[in-house]
Amino acid sequence: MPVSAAPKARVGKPRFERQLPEQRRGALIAATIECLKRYGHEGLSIRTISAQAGVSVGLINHHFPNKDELVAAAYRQFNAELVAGLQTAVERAERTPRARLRAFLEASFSEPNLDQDVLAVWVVFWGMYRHSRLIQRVHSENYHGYVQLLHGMLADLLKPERRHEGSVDVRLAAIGLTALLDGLWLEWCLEPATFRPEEGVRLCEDWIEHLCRRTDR
Amino acid sequence: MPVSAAPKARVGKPRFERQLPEQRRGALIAATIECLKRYGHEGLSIRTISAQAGVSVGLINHHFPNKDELVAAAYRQFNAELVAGLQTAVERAERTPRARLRAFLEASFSEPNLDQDVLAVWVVFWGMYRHSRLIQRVHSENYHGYVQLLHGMLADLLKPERRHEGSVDVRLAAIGLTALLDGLWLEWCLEPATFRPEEGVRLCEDWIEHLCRRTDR
DNA sequence: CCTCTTGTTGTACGATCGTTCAACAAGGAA
DNA sequence: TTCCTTGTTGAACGATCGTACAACAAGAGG
Repeated sequence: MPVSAAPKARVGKPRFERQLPEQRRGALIAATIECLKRYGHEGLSIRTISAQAGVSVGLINHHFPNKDELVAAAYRQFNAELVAGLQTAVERAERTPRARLRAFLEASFSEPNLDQDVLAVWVVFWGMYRHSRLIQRVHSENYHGYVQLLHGMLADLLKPERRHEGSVDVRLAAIGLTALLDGLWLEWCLEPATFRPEEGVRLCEDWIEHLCRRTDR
Repeated sequence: MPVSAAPKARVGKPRFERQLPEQRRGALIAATIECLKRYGHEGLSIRTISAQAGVSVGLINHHFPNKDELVAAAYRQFNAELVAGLQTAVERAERTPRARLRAFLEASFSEPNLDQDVLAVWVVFWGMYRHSRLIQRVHSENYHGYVQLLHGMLADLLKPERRHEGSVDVRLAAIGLTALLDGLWLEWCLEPATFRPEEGVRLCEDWIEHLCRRTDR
């Protein structure tokens, strides 16, 4: 004989808690990212996400007009977290260009970025790029910010009075370093046995050293 | 009044053509790749693929035990075509290590590899990597072959008598070059406006030149 | 010509997908 | 306390998914 849980009991736990739209949206975005990490592309279903968030299926469409908007919001959030992590690592370092760049590299080659699950999330977003205008727009915002961050640090490092004098093109250098970094990161995530994270950092630093030698000459 | 096309006409076009299992399998694999290029992850449905191949839905499961096996076969085929294209480019070049490496780079940064659709295909395969043993096995075969090809060319280029003497680690150099190459290729496919293919080739050649200088010293 | 093998078809099934919507209820306002 | 706003629920819909399977027929062998 049940003591509590009467059908219309006024007392006891409420069956759910109302939340401010902003908070709930954030929780749904976090749940989306978590599902992507755990299940990859197959985790991107309304039912999986709502279960992860501990919420009913219908709620998502109350806070987001459709699934694509939720995914785009998750993409934006995911990238923002990455950039924020890198930037705090840079700001914690000594304020010399080389130390800042080194901190950036080391942060790139350590948790939480260097993670197979994290790659799986990126890959899902990249896969949507071609067929979703929303994802394209978010990617564009994300990517330019990232390259400019790196570009700025490189420009500080290379001798300012020579950086436009032909022998080194900072734009191209930034593109190359981004590519080397991303490529190593991708390789490691796909096959962690091939090299150690420190070796990745060293490869990037060699590249940078190579750039400096060119400007000195 | 129809002249032909009687319900049970023995004459006229047959409603379908039987093919040898090997040929049909090849056609289905080709259709799978084509669908991936056109529609990305959403193109990976039995109905889309069978329509692309001009064949009924049921036929796929007559030639492949399930969808995963078809996709894995497509992955294997797709990679084999890539590697074959690169290798013929290398073999067409002069037989000096530097010319061969240059041909390899130029082939990497031109059609048909430098294509947004091609990236979309890779990305779909990568996305399956974590959750499909089959894809993991195929990837492992693919990747090691690719790195070894590059490793071999690098080892030929760097002075043989010094390549084990500390200052340059060929293994790490091959990993770095692979990463730079893949990263540039990835960047270009995601955002073709940021740099020109020739610039990508130049960045890779600078990296190689840098390696040679290190051995000479 | 008929027979037999088997590549091929297309319907059917159960599961799951994204989205809709009427009903419910939490919790502040009056 | 009662009212009202609105965050929340969960069933339901139509579409599409991968797979199974009985029936069909192409085409070689006799």
